[in-house]
Amino acid sequence: MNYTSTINIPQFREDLITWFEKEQRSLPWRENRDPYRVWVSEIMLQQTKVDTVIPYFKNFIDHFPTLSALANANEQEVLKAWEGLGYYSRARNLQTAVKEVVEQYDAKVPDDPRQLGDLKGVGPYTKGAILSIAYGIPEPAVDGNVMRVLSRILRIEEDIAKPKTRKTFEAAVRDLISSENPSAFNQGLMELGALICTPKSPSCLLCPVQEHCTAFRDGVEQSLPIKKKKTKQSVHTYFALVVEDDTGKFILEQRPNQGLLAQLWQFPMVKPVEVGEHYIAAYVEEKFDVKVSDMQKLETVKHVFSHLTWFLEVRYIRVKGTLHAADKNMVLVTKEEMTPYPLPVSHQNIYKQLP
DNA sequence: AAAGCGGGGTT
DNA sequence: AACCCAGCTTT
Repeated sequence: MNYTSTINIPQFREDLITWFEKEQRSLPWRENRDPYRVWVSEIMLQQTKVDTVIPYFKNFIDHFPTLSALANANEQEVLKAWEGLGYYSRARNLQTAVKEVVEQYDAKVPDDPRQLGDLKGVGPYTKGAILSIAYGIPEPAVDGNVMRVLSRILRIEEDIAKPKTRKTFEAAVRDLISSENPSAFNQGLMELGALICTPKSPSCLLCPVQEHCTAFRDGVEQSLPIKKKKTKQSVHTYFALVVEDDTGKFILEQRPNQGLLAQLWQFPMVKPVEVGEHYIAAYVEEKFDVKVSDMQKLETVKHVFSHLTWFLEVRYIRVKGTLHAADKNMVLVTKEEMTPYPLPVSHQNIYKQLP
């Protein structure tokens, strides 16, 4: 006995695929089945809405139209194309993996599940998505949408926050998937989750597979999927120092190459516990060997991440003399020269306040 | 198994 | 304010 033993599998496949072929949205990564384009789109779509991804995908493909173009690009340029999209390790991992494909697999995206899954940034979902969509191979591609849709259709009440639960859904997809059209089947499940079987108030009356849905039959679709709540997030306050000298140069610093916002650039940040409000000027004078001529408050920037919140108390500081890079991760640039530097959204919001 | 990792939208 | 999202990597 398993979750899929109670539904009419051939009918379910047909209903889902027929609906998908008719109702699917027209999206830039659906223009063809180029494995590279499928790959880029799937990485961008991780934890990210379709509407957000569309302009980034177009711009990215314009800049890096092929595997080789991306492999040969410099990392700064790649991060700049990812600026504002979030989860920046996706971009660095993608380029790492693309270089590997060019070198090890003669610039052809592998269709072998093990080779594909070993690439940096390609996990179980992305592997299955590329195999099924680009190569027509019947592999499961289980994401949040698929877990929501199938938890309702099959009334699976396991906690989808647990890593182990994904395997339950992969087993169900292996039972259900169409070997004739695995691409439309997998995309159909996801499209259904995006358009009909939504997290809140699903449109069950419009659902093409309503007659197969156990949760709808039992009237429990609103309480699925089961997901235990996450831990609360912490709050961090910093001073963000916008330091400008007489020649119109500002200090930017690059974040470490690991951790939050790795390798992105920012206005220097210091903890208030380390540098009290009254000591900001003295700190800047000592750190950069200059004299502060003026300091004013700009608007505090609040930025909410998935797991923590920043409050950036912004100080605009004019100094006499010429700034120099106090550390080797710092650069001196004019406002115009900041353009090539990838900034996180919080610091873009500081940039917008510059005089 | 749990935690870290962005940002935007919905309710 | 809480919850959601076309997840993966590191610990």
